[in-house]
Order: sequence, then structure tokens, then C-alpha cells
Amino acid sequence: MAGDEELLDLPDLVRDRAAEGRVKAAATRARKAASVVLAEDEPIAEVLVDVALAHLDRTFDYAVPASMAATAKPGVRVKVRFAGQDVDGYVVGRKDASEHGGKLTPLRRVVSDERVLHPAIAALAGDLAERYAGTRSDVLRLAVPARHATVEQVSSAKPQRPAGWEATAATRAWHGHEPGAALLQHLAAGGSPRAVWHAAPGADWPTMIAHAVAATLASGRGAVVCLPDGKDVARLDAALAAVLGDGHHATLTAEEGPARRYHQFLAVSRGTVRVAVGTRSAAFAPVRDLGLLVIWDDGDDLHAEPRAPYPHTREVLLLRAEREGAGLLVGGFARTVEATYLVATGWAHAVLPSRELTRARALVRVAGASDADLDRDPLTRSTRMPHEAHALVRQALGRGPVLVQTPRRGYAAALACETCRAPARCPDCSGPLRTAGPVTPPTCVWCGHEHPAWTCPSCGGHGLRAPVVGDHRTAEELGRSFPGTRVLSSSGDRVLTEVDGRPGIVVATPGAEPVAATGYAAVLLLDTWLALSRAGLRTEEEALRRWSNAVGLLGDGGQALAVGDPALPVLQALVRWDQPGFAERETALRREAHLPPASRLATITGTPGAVDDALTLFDAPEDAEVLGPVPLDEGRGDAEVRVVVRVPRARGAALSAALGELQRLRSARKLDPVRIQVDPIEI
DNA sequence: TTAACTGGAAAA
DNA sequence: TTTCCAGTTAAC
Repeated sequence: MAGDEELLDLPDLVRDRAAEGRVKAAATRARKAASVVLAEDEPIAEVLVDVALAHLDRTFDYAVPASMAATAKPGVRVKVRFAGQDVDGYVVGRKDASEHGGKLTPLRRVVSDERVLHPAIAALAGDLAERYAGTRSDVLRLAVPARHATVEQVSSAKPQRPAGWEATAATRAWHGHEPGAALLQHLAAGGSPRAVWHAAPGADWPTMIAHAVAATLASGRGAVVCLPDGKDVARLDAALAAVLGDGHHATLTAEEGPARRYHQFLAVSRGTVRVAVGTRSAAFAPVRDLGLLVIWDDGDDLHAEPRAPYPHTREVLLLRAEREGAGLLVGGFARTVEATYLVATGWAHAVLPSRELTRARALVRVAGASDADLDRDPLTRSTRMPHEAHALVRQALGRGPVLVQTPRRGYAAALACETCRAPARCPDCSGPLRTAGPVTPPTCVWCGHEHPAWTCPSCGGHGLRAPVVGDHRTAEELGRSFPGTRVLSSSGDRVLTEVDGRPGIVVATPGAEPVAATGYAAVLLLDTWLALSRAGLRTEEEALRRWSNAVGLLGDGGQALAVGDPALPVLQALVRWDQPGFAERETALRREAHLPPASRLATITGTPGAVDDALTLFDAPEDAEVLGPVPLDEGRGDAEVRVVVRVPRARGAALSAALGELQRLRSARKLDPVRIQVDPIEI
């Protein structure tokens, strides 16, 4: 027994020593904290800590040591001790007294005296966290780019003098868009108009936006412009350089790399430039004295942030316009139901192209594949490319480049049995089969196995056909039809930005269309039935948007032809260039069906247990409908479920508040996380 | 990470 | 009832 005790004593001794050490360290720390000399003026800093827990999304008070009195200003990044850990945070305020009962820990470190979180952006983060039932720290992760110390050392250039505003050139650029000139004059005079702008086909929208920005600068205020992708940013970049001259704007995109991105951000943050242009993140650019916010093509799903709390750029700009009293311009060749709602409620004015301009700029027709044609075979080249389409391409090739839009990329997007038309599936894993060219064997999209000797399981046939033709095969076919013509392809990871004005055919998938130097002589839209075949809430709206963007690239006197059913209202809207009218009818339908934007919708997603717990905590607002839970991605192993909550639009704020409260309760009780999306882009 | 708190068991 | 300890919770 005594021996046992001795054996036990040794580890006990070690443990005691370690404990003694810990106690000593704690005492040292306490003495250090007590001995810190605090700032004389406003010795308390309000800090927003970067912690993912919803119930900790508030400011915490820290003591400001005298050494940091001058640097710990609102907006700077700091390191603080929080629950025993070093965490990042931002100082959002300084004050003389704290409401906190206990004693305050001193700030650990001011990371940099660069004030990167501006008050307006901190407030915007609060608005967005509330609206999207998320946390401010999540929003700030989207809003403030990563620090790059070396970039910070470089002092910024002197602020440029505002560029002069040429009213005549601006009015010319906006010619035919009513009331465009009045909008620009209002901006130049210091006003904050809110407009939803529908562009005419072939409109030089980058130049038009550049003039709106110039008008805003002339009033002594700054501007923010958000575009879907880097290609569009590059176009606006060039237009701004042409209208304003160099050095007046910063370009903020993710693809430029962290150093350059932070450099551009600092130019805006320090007030060196007053115009910020970029993709989603540019919506948060801390431009001072904001006069105008612009979003182009708000229907493009690239404007929907894929990271929590999933804010949409249009909503970010909307909230920012309200809070900072700035003007807002929502523009596009297409029109979303959300933008239409802004006009319908009188929140924004419509700026529309005149009938004369639309007629003069483009002629859009539909080449009908009749029902009989489609019955005969929707897949043959003769129906896919009717005679009328061939004639248009041939005629237009005499004048310049021709754009052919095709919805699918690759060679043959999916394969089917030649005899019985059953979709061809992989014998190993049941994945769909595709082929990359006329001589490559069919390959499974899921497992990658090649099946040169495929046999149809239902009829025993060996032949394969391509019910859906990709852009490469389209290019190949056009090359045969128009020998000696230059045929280019732009899709997927091989996207062309621009083509010259020489005759040639450009086959592109939606969103990958290159810009033609002087506009296209003709635009041909193929397989419109395919773009409409996808099931979804926004299928027609999205198809119309994609076609409109292609037709938007036409040059003066160009012609567009869509191959499809001329009786379809969505194609008729394209022909009449009446996207706003289509969106208005769509909005009415959505209202009847209790779908956004007339209703506010949110989803709660997670494991069945987590969603179940969330629902018991959820205090649904009045008139809320809770639908589900339903399994998500059935067939896959991850077994997530989703609940949809729907309220009338007037209860939108109450829904956001209830979901925010749910997240705070859930995180305080350490329950499994659920993903909450308010106004998801697609359900 | 850790000080403060909670509740339950042992000691008185 | 008091004291002690282990596990839990909030977090400045």
C-alpha cells in the first residue's frame, strides 16, 4: 500500500508544480494588467470582436493603455484577449465610462493605425446582419479586405482634383433614355435620385455609367459601381478612364490578389480616390460623401454572395443608399422582378429607352420551329438552325462579326440511345454520359470511366445521339456551313473578352459572350427551348436576361434572331424589347403565388436534428407559414433537411428579427448550427 | 483559455 | 448547514 502511495505521489508532485506555475503566471498577468497606465482621455474602447457566435455579436469594452491612446481610434484593427484567447477585432468607439460591471481587460495590441472600418460601413454591417439574420463579423469579413502590411507602408498619392463634367457628352451618351439627362443633372446638382434603368440594345452602358459617375463627382461626392464579373469591371475601368481621366477610380476585384486589392482599398479608405468599381465586395467600399451607387445587371446570380450571411449586392446598395442618403442606379438590358418592385412602390423611378432608339438599334425576330418541326425531330440541325438563321448569318457576315449564343458548353452536353432515346447512363455508377468530340468515346461525368462499347439497357441498341448540342459542336457545324469563315468559341474556362470588327462567327455560352469592337452585325440565339426547360422559379426571367445581354451587344443596325416558339410570351417580350413589361407580369404572378418579392422568404438548412432544435426555438412572426422540413439532395449521403418560412412582405423585418433571435438562442445553447438564408436566390 | 458559477456530495 | 470539488458557462 505504501509503495502504491509513493508511486502516486510522483505525478501528484508534477501536477502540483504545474499548477503552482499556472497560478504564478496568472498572478503576473493580473499585476501587469493592474499596473497598465490607462489613457487619460476616453480610456475605454468599444470593440467588435471577430467571433462566429451569434449571441456575442455586440461590442465589448476594453481599457485603453496610455501607449495606445492615440492609435486605438475607431476603425482600427486590434487584438484583444477574449475568453482567454487572442482574437481580432475592430475598435468602433471610444468613451469615458463603461456600463460593464466587472473590471476591463486592456487592449492587447493595435494591429495597425490604419482606420479601415469606417463608421458608415460598420453601421451598414449592422443593418445587413439584422436583415440577413447573420452576424456583423460575418459581414465585415466580406467588407474589409485582408491587411497587407507592406502595402500599408506605401503612402497614398494626393487626392485628385475632381474631373470636370461635360454635360453635352453626358447627355449624348444617355440619348434616347428618358429621363436620362434629367437624372444626370440631378446628380450633378447634388441630388440623390433613385432609378431603375433599362438599357436599349447596343447601348454603351459602361460609358453611360461613367458619365453618371462624372456627374456625381462634379457635385463633390463619390460613387460606387458594382458589376457581375471581372470582364465587366474591365469594360467600366476603360470607360471611366476615358471619361474621367486616370487616377480617379479604384478597381476592387477578388481576382487581382491580396496586395493589389488592399492597395486599391486603401486608396478609397484614405480618400485618395472617390470612385470604387468592382464586383460584389465593391459594394462595401468606404467611399466618403457617397452620392451614387450603381449596380449593373442585378439579375446575374454572381451578385448573390455565396458566403454567410448571403447578402445580395442589390440589397447592400439599397440599404446603403438609404443610410447614406445616396442615389441609386439599377441598370441592365434585362429587368428583375425585384427592381420592378422598387419602381412599383414608387421608391425608384424608371429610366427607359425610347421606342425610336430601340427600333433603330436592333431588330429582333423569332424564327419559328413550329410544333410540327419539333415533333419531327427537335435535334436535327435543320430545325436547330432553320433556313432563316442561315440567311441572317450569311448576310450579316458581309458587315461584321456574328454572335451565336448556345446554352450548353462542351461538345454534346448529354447523350441518349439512338433507338429508344433513353438517356445514356454509366453502367458502373449511373452517371450521365458525355462526349468531348466526334471521335472521343462517351465518358461518364461522375466517375470518369470511358465506355466505347456502350449498350442500351432498355433496347439493346449501341448507337448514341446528342439531344443537346454544346458550343464546340455548334462551332464545328457552323464552320462546315460557312467554309472559309473564322469561327471562334468562348465558353467555360476559355472565355474571350473582345473580338475585332472583322467578319467572323463567335459561338458563346451565356455570360461568356465577348464584346465586339463596333458591335455585332447579328446575334443568333439557339436552343431557346433548352434555356426554358429547366424547372425553377426564375427560369423564364433568367432566360430572358441571358438573351437580352446577347442582344445588348448588337451594333448599329444589327439584327437578332431567336430560334424558338414565337407564341411564347417570354420571346415576344424579347422581340418588343419589353423586359420591364415582362417583369411586371411576372411580379403579378408571383404575388398571386405568394412568392418573392411580394412575400419575404427564408430557408433554414441543416442536419435533421439541428433543424428540429431550431424550429422549437423559432418564434415565428404573425402570418408566417412554415413549410417542411424536406430532405435536400435526396440520394446523396449528407442528409440535410430544409425548412422554408414565408411571410407577407410587410412582415419581412419581423421575420429577420425572429431568425436573428433564433440564431442567438441557438448559439448561446451551443446547439448544432443551421444555415439561414433570407431571400435566397433560388429555392 | 480560464475565472466564476452551479449543483451535488460529504463532513460536521 | 457548511465546505469542497467537478463540471459548466460566459466571455469586457
